[in-house]
Amino acid sequence: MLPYTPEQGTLADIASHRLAQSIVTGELAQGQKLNEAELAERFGMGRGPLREALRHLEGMRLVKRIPNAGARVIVLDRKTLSDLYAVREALEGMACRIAATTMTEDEIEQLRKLLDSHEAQIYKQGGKVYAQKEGDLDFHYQIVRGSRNTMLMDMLGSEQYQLLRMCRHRTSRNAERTGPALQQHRQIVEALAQRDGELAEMLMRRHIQGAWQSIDAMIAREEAA
Amino acid sequence: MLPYTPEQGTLADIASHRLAQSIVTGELAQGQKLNEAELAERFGMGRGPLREALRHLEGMRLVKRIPNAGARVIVLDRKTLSDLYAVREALEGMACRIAATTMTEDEIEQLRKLLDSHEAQIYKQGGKVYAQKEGDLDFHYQIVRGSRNTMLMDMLGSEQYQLLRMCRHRTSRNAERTGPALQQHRQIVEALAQRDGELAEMLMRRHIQGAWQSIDAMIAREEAA
DNA sequence: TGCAACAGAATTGTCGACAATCGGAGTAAA
DNA sequence: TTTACTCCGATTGTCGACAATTCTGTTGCA
Repeated sequence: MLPYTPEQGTLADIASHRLAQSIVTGELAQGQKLNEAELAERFGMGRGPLREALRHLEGMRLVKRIPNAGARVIVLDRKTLSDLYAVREALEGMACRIAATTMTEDEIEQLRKLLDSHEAQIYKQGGKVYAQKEGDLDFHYQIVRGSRNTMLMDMLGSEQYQLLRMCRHRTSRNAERTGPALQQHRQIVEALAQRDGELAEMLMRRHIQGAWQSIDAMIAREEAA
Repeated sequence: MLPYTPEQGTLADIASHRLAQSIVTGELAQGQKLNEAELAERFGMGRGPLREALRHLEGMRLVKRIPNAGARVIVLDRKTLSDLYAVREALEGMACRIAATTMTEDEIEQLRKLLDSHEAQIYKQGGKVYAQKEGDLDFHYQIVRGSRNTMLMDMLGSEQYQLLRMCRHRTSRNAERTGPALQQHRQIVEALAQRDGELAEMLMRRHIQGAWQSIDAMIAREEAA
């Protein structure tokens, strides 16, 4: 599905992948201290590879390292998420604009089919939306890939994708937005089909703004309680 | 000036900084193989910290690592640069839009002064534009900082900034664009002063598009020869 | 009681040595 | 001459131990 397979490479890569997974799913709590020796033993490796993994995760912004004081899982507070969504709006908007001229007809047709399957899924199992949520990431990533911009693909695929999943995992209960989201996806695909990059960018940016407002409201509700 | 001070932290940080410097200035040629043992000895440290530094640089996209085959300096070909400028256009455009509402009057006034000093420098020493080029980065970074978006600041400040400098170093001879660039900077500042985020974003995006066209044309000329 | 200095423990940073893997020179067979 | 194989040197990957730093709990003093 998405770029990260179980990783068969070096131990550092394996550790990096497993840690990312643990952080995204919340198995490692936000702000939690990451003890090198303990993690190394849990993963059955020395501290060397683990330290390299931590450096990598630092680059992915999943952990924050302070010299001589260790690494901690980042804290996804309101401000950080707000910043993240602004960046996503800019990058995915650009990806959409480019994709409108670089995607093939086939790829656009595949997007339509992807949305069809999402729709079927929503009608079938009203409540269980997690699959759609992961599918939503698929939709977005397909467009990014369509832009043929390697840097965008790296940024949105490998780095921010993890932060996004982390956020999703935390807010996976509120499913109310799946309806409008699907409709917005449809509009975006049509703009792509018409090769209207400017419109496609605008629609994508609004779509992401909407997602942020929905999440922001939810955080506000949580903070009130 | 910009976030990178000579680094007094761990050896890995020092190595990372020195390597980044060497890569950006071209002292280490593009595509060159980076030998761990050799570099470690040159920097007077063990291979451990150096490996961590390489992981970090990999995250910065300054080197490309292949498991069991070492790390090489990235190659800034036309496609990579094109991708980079698209990303910059999106991110700096967004930064500009946000900054229009978040920058203080003082900060905007300081931008004006910065441009005044650039102008003076251009008139004084017609040819030597390098200082202005670094100053140009200052201008852009001041706006990004004005957006108060930490993620944008990190991305544009620490990561892409290096790639940009690398590109600048390669194309530092063509000075023709400093005139129009200054004027565009002025327009952007006025849009910021009027708190017109939409206009500011558009102007910044055009400004970066213009820079890319200029550089692209230059590369084409080089490739012809 | 509050604060500051001070061990001691725990954790991070660093190094050197060993194991695993890759690239290339050389050789032999088709 | 070309192709494939083999072995060897070089390079990367990994580990365990040691040094340096930070954190913590305690003690002593005001």
